[in-house]
Amino acid sequence: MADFNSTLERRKAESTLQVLFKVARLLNEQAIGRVNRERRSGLRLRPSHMAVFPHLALEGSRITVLAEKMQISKQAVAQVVEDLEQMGFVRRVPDPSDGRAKLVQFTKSGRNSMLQGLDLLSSMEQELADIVGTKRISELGKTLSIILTHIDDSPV
Amino acid sequence: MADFNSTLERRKAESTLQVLFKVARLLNEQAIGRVNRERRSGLRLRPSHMAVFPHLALEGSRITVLAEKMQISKQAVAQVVEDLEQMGFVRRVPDPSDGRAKLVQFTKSGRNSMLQGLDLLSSMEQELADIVGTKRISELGKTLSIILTHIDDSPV
DNA sequence: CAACATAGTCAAGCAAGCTTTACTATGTGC
DNA sequence: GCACATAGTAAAGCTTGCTTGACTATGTTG
Repeated sequence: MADFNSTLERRKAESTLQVLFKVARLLNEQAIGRVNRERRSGLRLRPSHMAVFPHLALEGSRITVLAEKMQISKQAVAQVVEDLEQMGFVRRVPDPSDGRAKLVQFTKSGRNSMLQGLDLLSSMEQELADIVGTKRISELGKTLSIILTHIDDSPV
Repeated sequence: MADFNSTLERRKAESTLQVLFKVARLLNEQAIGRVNRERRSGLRLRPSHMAVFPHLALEGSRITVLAEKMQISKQAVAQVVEDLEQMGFVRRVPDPSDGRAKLVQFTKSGRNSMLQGLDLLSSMEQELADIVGTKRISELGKTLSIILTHIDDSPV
């Protein structure tokens, strides 16, 4: 029994992946917490809202296109876009090239908030660099980027 | 506008944290997917189930204690423990030191599954090492561990 | 122009992972 | 022994983040 326990504890401590999961979760919670502390309007900005941003093209994107990119139904996208519109991040304008379609695009303040969000990530990153050193953070980023390019399509 | 876009794209690519979040999410999904492919019984093993394991003491733990450690209500813990019992991972035995209490403890097969799960993480880690090199993985682990010790209590 | 396809919306429903309220049974302090 | 605290259970309800089905309006094609 003690054997089992020591094996278990040792191996858990060893697992890079477990640490990776935990660190990512903690940092993610902190980032979301900070963002919502700064905005005190009606709706909170949730992970599902943030998931839209990376897919929003500059000129605006159709709901349908966002849905394809995000691999979820267009109805699900419509719901979060509705929230984002209420929060003032985006607006929906008619697509000139198709009377059925609308383009979801950043508002000016949405762009600014987006940049502020990136600023937040930058400053969190800087704080981490203060802890572990710039070199380690830059190596961390490199390693993760390499991993990402390999697992993005193919199974690990 | 092009200014905004290039700034945005450049900075997103730069953000170590964004890459960290994405890599962790993808790897986590793959791990859960693999685990559930291996077990074809009634209940699927979900993240909420896995969250219990790190807190399960060898001799067994009370629901109340698990709830404190996991920072959720004891009723929530009772629900996932109920599932884990049905899946055969744990059993509930009376606590000899308190007639009200029960101890949640691993079954033999639960311990084995746990070790298999750790094996899975090990092999995923090995596959990553094959991609980016053993050195990079070990440095990744070190960096993340340092970060973890600093953010576990204090805000980043 | 008829038939079909597509963009978006509306509404209902569902699984996951919780919380809250209420209760029973056992233990503890005065 | 009585009042109170604590371990666990039961049931309902909530939020998040989806899906599914049904519908309208517009576009496309033979």
